[in-house]
Amino acid sequence: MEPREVESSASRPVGTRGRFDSWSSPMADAPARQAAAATADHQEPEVLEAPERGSVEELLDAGAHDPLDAMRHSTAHVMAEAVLDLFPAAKLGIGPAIDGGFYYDFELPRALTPDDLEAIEERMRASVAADHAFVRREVDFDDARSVEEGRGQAFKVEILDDLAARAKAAGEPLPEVSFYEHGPFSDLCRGPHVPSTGMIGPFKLLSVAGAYWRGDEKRPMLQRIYGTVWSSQDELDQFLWRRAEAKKRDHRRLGVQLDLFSFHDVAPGSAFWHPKGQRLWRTLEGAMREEQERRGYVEVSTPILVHKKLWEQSGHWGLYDDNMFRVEVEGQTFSLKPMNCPESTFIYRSKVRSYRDLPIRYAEYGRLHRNERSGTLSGLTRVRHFIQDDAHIYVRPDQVQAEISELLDFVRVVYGWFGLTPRFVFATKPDKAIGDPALWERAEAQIKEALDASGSPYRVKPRDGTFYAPKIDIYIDDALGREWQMATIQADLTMLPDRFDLEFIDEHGLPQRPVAIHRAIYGSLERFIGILIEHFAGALPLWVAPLQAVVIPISDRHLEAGRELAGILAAKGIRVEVDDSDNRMQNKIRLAQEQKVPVMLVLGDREVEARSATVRRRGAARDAAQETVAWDDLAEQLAAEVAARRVE
RNA sequence: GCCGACAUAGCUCAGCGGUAGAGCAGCUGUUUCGUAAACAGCAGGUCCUCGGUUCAAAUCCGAGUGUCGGCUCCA
Repeated sequence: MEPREVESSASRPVGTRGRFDSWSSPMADAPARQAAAATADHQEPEVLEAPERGSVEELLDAGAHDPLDAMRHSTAHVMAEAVLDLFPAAKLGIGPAIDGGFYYDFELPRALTPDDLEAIEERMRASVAADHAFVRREVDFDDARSVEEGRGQAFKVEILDDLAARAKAAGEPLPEVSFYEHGPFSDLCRGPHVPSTGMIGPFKLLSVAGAYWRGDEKRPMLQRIYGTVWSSQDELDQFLWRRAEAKKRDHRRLGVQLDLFSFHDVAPGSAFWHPKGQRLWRTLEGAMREEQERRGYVEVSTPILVHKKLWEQSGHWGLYDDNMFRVEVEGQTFSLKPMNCPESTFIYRSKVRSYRDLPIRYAEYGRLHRNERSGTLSGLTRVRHFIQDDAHIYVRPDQVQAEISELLDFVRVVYGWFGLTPRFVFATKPDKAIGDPALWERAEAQIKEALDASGSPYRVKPRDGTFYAPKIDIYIDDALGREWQMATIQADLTMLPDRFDLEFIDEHGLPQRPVAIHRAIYGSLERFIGILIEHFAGALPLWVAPLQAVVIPISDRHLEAGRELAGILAAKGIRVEVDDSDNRMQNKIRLAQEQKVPVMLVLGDREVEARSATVRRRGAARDAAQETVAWDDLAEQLAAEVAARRVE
């Protein structure tokens, strides 16, 4: 069912709002990206295996896989040196390199302030200036343990103990470990490092944040300092510029500026859609409805408030009941639906289905509510109320592969409307899976066949499927190179079919189980819109722009002609307004530009005389050549551009 | 949910124990203008909420709510 708005990356980025920034995102993503590139010419998909969170492997992996990473990791050491210098009681966690920079986790006697970061940076500079050599020392395991114990570094001791426990379990001798020392600082570390602190490039500390020790919310919360470091000032500047750029594109900021939506504390995590935002919404929804009708879908609508027994039957209650909004009614427990899927089965089962009826494709734009923990909410990308372009497709087992192939094509077409290229990730059976393993194998095989047949490169994420189905997740890279998870396609042979006892009658008159394919292509419309806004920096393509054209009369005597022109455009379906304020033309242009209106139509004496308008495109250079077009031609041209869903 | 920060006019922000400020937006009037800001005037606030300290609180303290940066979670 419903795919959720899941963020692409597991760990924290150094970048602005972090998540999704490939350029500033967790190192775990970098190999993945390369893998994606590598598979472009080959059939064998790259398998993405990340070390388990909080595992010894993860703790020991400092991320130093190339020279730049080694420098980043070395900078983390220098930072730890500075912190230890300022706070001798500091307990060190781990300090790996990540994409774009590094972090180090500390347990400190008090919370750090921005002033502290400056002081830490100061000392780091001194250490870099001193150009201390990094010296590796191989140490006998027991010696290492007593050294760290003597230093009172409990977290380091814990890492060593885990290492020992693992060696013992494997029947191996205690491993030899290494320390890296530079100047006064020494840290248990596998390396590698740069030869000396003087080789560290320009760096900057970015932020402090809480982080659980070993990623476990039951363990102590440490203070994590994020920093960035590059080989040259130029690269550092570029990184900081990109962060600033991302901030400017922030959909929460643009949403207010463009008057699309707002948030209010009476409904945390739920957007209030303003007229322009709703128009944008309806445009996307309309395009999807058009396309899905072409592809044989029918639309359904099911209740929002449903009895909890439905979720007990589907298996969600035990896993996600804390995340559902409950409503007590006459002693019975109901919940606001967090997904559409189980309810579509009631429509499926409302009559006997023949093998000839399948596939049956039920689309549903249902309002969903999920009680996300308060700290996780974030603009439109993580909300409590959202609507998906959801669908549940019931097919015969022999139709699965063809239907998935059709969906891959559907996804490519839809993302093409925005100039985006989807990337596919195949997520297989997770540990908490329900249902018959044989069914899982069959579903996975069919997905794999469809992916292989699609000709698109894809990656595999083992054990990342949902509890009831293997799936294909679709990712895109936006204009700033950030990665976002978007659509999802799930082949469910178990949950809906078995738990809701679905059947169709085959050609021999025997009842059979259908397969349920869950899919959403935009995903949550809320989230999709947020990502679109950031990708286009608010300058949405003509066909999606809530306001497509503004008519700008130069003076009041051109107003009447302006209204006539607007009428002609509106008759062709163009979303157009006339700026009838008494601002000067210059200011009207500026305001339209600020509102990111794609087309400005200037009307003065010359134009009115000729029943034409001078066209100024959003973002046009100040000295751009100007084209004057007759009203009727203009209406034709713009309508054609909209119909073609052209992306600038 | 956890750690930390923040919350002042519609928006962006200043003020940080002693009568609440600016720019933009809004309103009124003047202006009718050729490609990114015409001019003048007026109006606009439970300084997030509740409680405390104080002669006096936007300002200091506590609790709550929301938002932001992360962590965890994400059907």
